[in-house]
Amino acid sequence: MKDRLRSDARDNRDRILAVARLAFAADGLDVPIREIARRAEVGPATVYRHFQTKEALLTEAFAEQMTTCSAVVAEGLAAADPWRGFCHVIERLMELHALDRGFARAFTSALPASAGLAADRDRTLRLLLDLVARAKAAGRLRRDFVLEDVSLALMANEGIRAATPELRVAASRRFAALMLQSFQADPVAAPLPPPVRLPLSR
Amino acid sequence: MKDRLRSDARDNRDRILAVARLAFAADGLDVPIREIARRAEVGPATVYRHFQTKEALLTEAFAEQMTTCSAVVAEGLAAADPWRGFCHVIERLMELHALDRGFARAFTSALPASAGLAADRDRTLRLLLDLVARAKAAGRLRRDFVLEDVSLALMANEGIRAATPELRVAASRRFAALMLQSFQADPVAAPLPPPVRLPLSR
DNA sequence: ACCGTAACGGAACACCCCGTCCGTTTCGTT
DNA sequence: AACGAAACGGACGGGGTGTTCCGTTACGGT
Repeated sequence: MKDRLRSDARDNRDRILAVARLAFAADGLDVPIREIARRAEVGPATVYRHFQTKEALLTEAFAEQMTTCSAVVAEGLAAADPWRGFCHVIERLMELHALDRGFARAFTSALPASAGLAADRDRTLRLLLDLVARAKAAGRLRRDFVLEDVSLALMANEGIRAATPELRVAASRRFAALMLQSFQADPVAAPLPPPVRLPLSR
Repeated sequence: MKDRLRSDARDNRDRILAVARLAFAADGLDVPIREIARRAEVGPATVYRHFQTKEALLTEAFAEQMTTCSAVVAEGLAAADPWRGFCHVIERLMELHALDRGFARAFTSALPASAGLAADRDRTLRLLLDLVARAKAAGRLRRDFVLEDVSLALMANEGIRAATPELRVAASRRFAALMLQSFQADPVAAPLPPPVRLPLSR
């Protein structure tokens, strides 16, 4: 069985995915399929031919980000100092989520989202368990910390809205620093990234 | 000019407001006007007769919650210990917002929301400035804390979703405790409310 | 160059939303 | 009891979304 698509079909598929990634990142999950089709210069039916449902499109569009997430966790695990590794993971994950609203939403939602994404996410989070245990053992991470606190922090991070992506990332950066402060076992006050003027928009 | 409504009109108006409060609290701001009309056993036109726009309905529906917010801040200001007062404000505000998704959204949004609500919110937050200053002076609140951090925390709190309101409140409680940890000037690790199993729904 | 078929895209379906018009009902005053 | 005005609500037009149908286009192997 040759699973090669016709050249134009593959082109379209790639273009749709690229456009979808951009659109979902910038505008969130509820960008209409129609709009994506428009930007990809394709009819709506073509999108549905390549992705039977909107959810399938989401899953594929976010696959890349999903692997980035596990890469981030891998980096954290590889760090010599487990606490620094943990901080790295939190900071990078939050930045990633701040840069891609759609992915952030997909990552923290389980209900209608794809089973595939949820499974990947759970696998990634479970990898974190090791790092968490080591950071606790090193006496840097509070003992009553649980993995769900990561989900909590990521969901909370998702609540941060701002006029521009740049502002959102800046606010998210400060927020991550705050969360890390609160996760410390024997807290030491550390300087924070600069505050962000929040026009509270969108 | 007598501004008394006909008895049935006043009844309907009250019923619509009551239903709207419940609906917005449970399901967020984008409950269709029609749905509210349905639950109030009223035609859509009747809702529009009493509230020219959806935003007007929102403003009136949330007036109560808005005053509760200032009351909470007033309580905080009245506390003997400014840090404890500050904690009280944060905890109560977050609980309130967790109990009423719609209000939480309205409170942290400025753009399309009513000018009235935004003004009330800003007034309330500005009241907090005094408490913040005193808590800093008492050496309990970190010096680099800014008022925007309250908005940041409230927005983040809004990101917390859960299967049931009870779970949401529980998660929010833990989140508030975490944020307060990070706001301390000379942090002392304090026990946290219990973690919440997050099925990550809705 | 030819032609079968894979792939396309506009139109259409079913559903939901908003806000308004207008014929009908109900209040409350005489 | 009776009647004018206030208030009601079903139905309508305009718009948007996810998804599918089907007549048309264009690839690519011969």
